Amino acid sequence: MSTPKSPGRPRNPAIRAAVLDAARELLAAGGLPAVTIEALAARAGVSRPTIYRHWPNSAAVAMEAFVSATLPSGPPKPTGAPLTDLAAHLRKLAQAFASPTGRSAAALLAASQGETELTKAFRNHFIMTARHEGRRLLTLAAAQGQLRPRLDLELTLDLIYGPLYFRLLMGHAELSKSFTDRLLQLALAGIAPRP
Amino acid sequence: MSTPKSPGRPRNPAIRAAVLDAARELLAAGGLPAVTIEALAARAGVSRPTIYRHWPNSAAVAMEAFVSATLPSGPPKPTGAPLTDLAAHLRKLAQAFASPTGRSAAALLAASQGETELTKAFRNHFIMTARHEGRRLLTLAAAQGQLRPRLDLELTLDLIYGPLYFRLLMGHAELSKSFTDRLLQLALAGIAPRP
Amino acid sequence: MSTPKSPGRPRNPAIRAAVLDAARELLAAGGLPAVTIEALAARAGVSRPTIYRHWPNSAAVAMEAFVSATLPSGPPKPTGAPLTDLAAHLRKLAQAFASPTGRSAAALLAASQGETELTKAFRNHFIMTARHEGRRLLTLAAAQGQLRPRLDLELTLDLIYGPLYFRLLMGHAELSKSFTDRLLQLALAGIAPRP
Amino acid sequence: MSTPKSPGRPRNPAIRAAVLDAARELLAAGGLPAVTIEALAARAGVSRPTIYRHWPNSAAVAMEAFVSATLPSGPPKPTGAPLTDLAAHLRKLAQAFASPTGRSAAALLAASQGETELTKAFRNHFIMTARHEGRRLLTLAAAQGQLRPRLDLELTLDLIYGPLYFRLLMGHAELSKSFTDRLLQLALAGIAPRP
DNA sequence: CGGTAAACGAGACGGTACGTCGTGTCTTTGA
DNA sequence: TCAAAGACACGACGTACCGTCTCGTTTACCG
Repeated sequence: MSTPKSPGRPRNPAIRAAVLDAARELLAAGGLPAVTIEALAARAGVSRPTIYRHWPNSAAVAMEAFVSATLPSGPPKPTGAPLTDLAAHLRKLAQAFASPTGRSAAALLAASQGETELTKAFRNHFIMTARHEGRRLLTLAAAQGQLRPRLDLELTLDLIYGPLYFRLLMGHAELSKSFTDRLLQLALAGIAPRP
Repeated sequence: MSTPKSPGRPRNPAIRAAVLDAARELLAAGGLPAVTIEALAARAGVSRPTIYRHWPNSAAVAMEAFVSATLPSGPPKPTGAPLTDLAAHLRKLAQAFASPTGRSAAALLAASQGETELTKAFRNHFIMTARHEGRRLLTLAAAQGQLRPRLDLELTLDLIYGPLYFRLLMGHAELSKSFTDRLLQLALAGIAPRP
Repeated sequence: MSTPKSPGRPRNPAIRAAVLDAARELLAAGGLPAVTIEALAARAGVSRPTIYRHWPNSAAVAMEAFVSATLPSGPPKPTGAPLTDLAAHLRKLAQAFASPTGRSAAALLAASQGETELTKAFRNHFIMTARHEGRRLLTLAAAQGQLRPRLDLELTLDLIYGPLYFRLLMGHAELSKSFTDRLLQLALAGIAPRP
Repeated sequence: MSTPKSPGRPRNPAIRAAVLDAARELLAAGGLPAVTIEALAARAGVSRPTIYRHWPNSAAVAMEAFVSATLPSGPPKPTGAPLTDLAAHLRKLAQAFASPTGRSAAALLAASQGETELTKAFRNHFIMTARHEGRRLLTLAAAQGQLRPRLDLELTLDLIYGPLYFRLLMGHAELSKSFTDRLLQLALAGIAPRP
């Protein structure tokens, strides 16, 4: 009823998987510019036109491959203290994005000029997944009175996540292990002197 | 002393200018992917080999063009209050990024995979120029007792610039006019409740 | 049996023809140096990569074009007298070489340095085709007792064709109409005095 | 009187020599296509414009280099029998042109399209030097009654030299040591049966 | 003996062509 | 109908030489 059972030979579901596997390997090896339709086809043992039948272009393949590759592990065990959990979350995030695959995420984001459906989907999956966890923990902390009242939550999230992504992408400064901890602490206390 | 005047026919300085002009136009029109050597040569009225004599690839041209396109105006008149000046500086930076050319800066940043000479040069020119002004103003503010003592200056700079670049690169939220003001205010006060 | 019908889209036979036509025109107009891949592509209305799919380089195209340009007409009607037929064959060959296209054959022959596949192919097609006819006629003449017995056939062929190609390549003397006749006559009689 | 002693710095004669040496090396190594102005300049330690000051193009350099490289040794000692001397002369010639440098002579000849001054000079020097020796010996033989009377000398020369150059350039058959001897013998006797 | 004229090295420059790579579309054959 | 294989037009790549040019420097001769 919903899918009226299209006639003819059905699509081989193994193809999607093979192409996405190839994309992940290529991403890890050579970053986004290495993910060409040509290379995907060769590595997946699939013809180029077949790939075009499944995705509109190579960026779409890369995005889908990336989405299904990052952050597969669940959140760490909550300790009950939201800000402690947030610190752990940030540490884990920094670690994940320090990987070569993580580096190419930036390229993917920036390379997708304009506001296509895919860009949005990717952003949702990729940034918002982490951001959602952060938002949950901040809301929890606010409820326990550990945050200033009437805080702009989105701005706060940017204040915390921004510097992290910034250092990762720019590489202008070391990303020491204590970085996220010190960052969170500074964000909490503020840079103005105590009155 | 100085440059010992290299032998041979001197380079025609008009060529650099013409190519960079062409690059700026192409950047504005079609973003980074439009900046091809072919298009540059055609638009600047210069042969392709000549462009390769001046830059190693199209990304290098785009970077240089972008660098010389942003922040062309000098710093605004100082008001004497460093934090006020900082707020103005951030507003201006955000405005530069909101331009169509600014959008392609994201692509440029992310496209430069790895630690090439160009990445570093671009980072120095493009990020560090702004960052240097920020550092100057923060140091001034600290001297006037408007900042918490013994602040980690680099971390503080990331706390302020990070969210700005983050929104630029991700595009998950507007770069509204009030954004930098609210950001600076939040960073100053911190997100923890006042004791 | 035969060709097992290769998979994939079949080659467009019109392309070969168009490129070879273009090559012949270019050969006639500007000689071998005019036969560039670029010019071929432009004149044949075909993309450059496509030409490379069919031939390894411009010399190969020129050779094939030349091969199919010379000796297009079949052998003249045999008169029954092999040596008379041979004289006619040589006259025709000399005439073909005297054409502007014929001039570039020299360049083609000499330009192919070393023993590449192409050199051999060209030699087979271009020289051996004529030589084969000569061999046929000489064998016939020998059978009729018009040649000295136990003649080294290959040496004899060189004795006849050599001077012809020599004048073509060197250009030190005219390829006059009577040249081949006088040449054949001299070869037959020998230069030593009759005993 | 003739040369009114031009003013300015005189040309450095060492340059001509250095460039011609370089040309000979390049000819031997890679044939005519290796003789580029660029390579000549690099190898001779001379600037490109300087080469253009001395020769109009690379072919001119190659020709001059080739001319001064071949057949430097004098003729072998005459035995008194002209036809024996001719056989020795042909053997030596075949040997000289079997060298890599000899191979490129063909390319040079064919590459020089049209009838420039240089082509003629080259032909004179290169072919006619050998041909002149052949003509001398044939004339001598004729005077001694060893040749048929009223022979077309130029045609006879082609009959002898043609097959030799032909095999050298085409390589369609072995160039055995006995080749020139058998060739001369066949030319003398003719291919027609003795009456 | 100092001025002038050419030779020379170095390298920039506009051209032209090279051979390659990747794209996205298409046309076959076979499953 | 899907999939494979491969042909094709297109566009850009980065490189190699070409022949010309503009410099600054060097080396002769000639007034």
